[in-house]
Amino acid sequence: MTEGWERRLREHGFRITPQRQLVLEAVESLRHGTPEEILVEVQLTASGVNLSTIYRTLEVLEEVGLVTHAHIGHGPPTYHAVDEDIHIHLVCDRCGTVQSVPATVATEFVAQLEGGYGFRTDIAHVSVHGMCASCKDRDFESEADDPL
Amino acid sequence: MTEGWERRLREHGFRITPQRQLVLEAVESLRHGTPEEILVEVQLTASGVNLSTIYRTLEVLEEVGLVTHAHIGHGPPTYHAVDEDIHIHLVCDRCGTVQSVPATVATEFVAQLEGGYGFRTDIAHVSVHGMCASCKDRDFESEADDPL
DNA sequence: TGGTTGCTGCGAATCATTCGCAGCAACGGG
DNA sequence: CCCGTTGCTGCGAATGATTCGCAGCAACCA
Ligand SMILES: [Mn+2]
Ligand SMILES: [Mn+2]
Ligand SMILES: [Zn+2]
Ligand SMILES: [Zn+2]
Repeated sequence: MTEGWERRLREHGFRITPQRQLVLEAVESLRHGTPEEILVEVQLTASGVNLSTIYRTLEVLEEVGLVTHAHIGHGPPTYHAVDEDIHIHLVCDRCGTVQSVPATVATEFVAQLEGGYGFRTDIAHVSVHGMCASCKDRDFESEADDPL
Repeated sequence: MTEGWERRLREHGFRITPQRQLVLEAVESLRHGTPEEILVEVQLTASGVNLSTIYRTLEVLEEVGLVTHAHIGHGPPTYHAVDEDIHIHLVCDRCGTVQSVPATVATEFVAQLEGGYGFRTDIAHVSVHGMCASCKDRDFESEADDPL
């Protein structure tokens, strides 16, 4: 459990509740979790918790800096604890696989956007889309096979 | 109107319809358009066209390579004609402004992902999120002002 | 310990997108 | 040019994710 989570909430004027503790624990134990997945995890301990509470709680936890979210593919966002290693998701639009790579691969890119446009990039917020290595290979094969 | 759009559709086994022509024209004249916005534009000419047709048509036009889409912020995707200059959207998560920058700023980053992971990045598919220059400045000010 | 007021559960509303289906129309063959 | 096949379309309903409104409960402070 993240050290000082109660203080963090209180400092921002929020109350400490069992629901908030459970949601934070769930985000930390699942390492990537959508609101629905977090609900299921929370309900293992407290079956009465409602999905709308999950949404509201994640919003609060994000506001006080205890969790962040990232967008992988189209579906719902996935939540992470802030203490995790920051990583970028590479999403293959062909086969749907998701690969995590260290955020440091983008250091130069981030610096360029900061230098050129004064833009402070949150590189992990959205995924990078494209085609993975194996789909690329499969593409070459079929091109070679195709007459014309 | 994109040259050869009819051939493009026929080559993939699709029929030529007024709706498809109108949607393509709408995407080209609006330069960024959500399905709803495209509907409105199309209905200026043909008021009977239905939203579900817009969705189905965009899917087809994308499949044959006449349009692409990008995700800006959370809402619905925005469609572009393929002949447009490729640009990246920088979205400020603080104030919501969207700035377009040439995709070439990412050349090195894209090369790094290709070299290191064999991943072929479609850099314009999703936006880069973060904080714009003016929001950054405003942040510094308030920090300076704040007693504590 | 009690009052204030923030939080929660619940059900309904909203928003974007997708589906099912019956009728229409594009287009290739005759 | 005309017909039959079958892809496309409009329409209304279904779906999935997220948000709202509200009444009752509970965290917290005095
Ligand atoms: Mn987001
Ligand atoms: Mn997309
Ligand atoms: Zn792939
Ligand atoms: Zn901004």
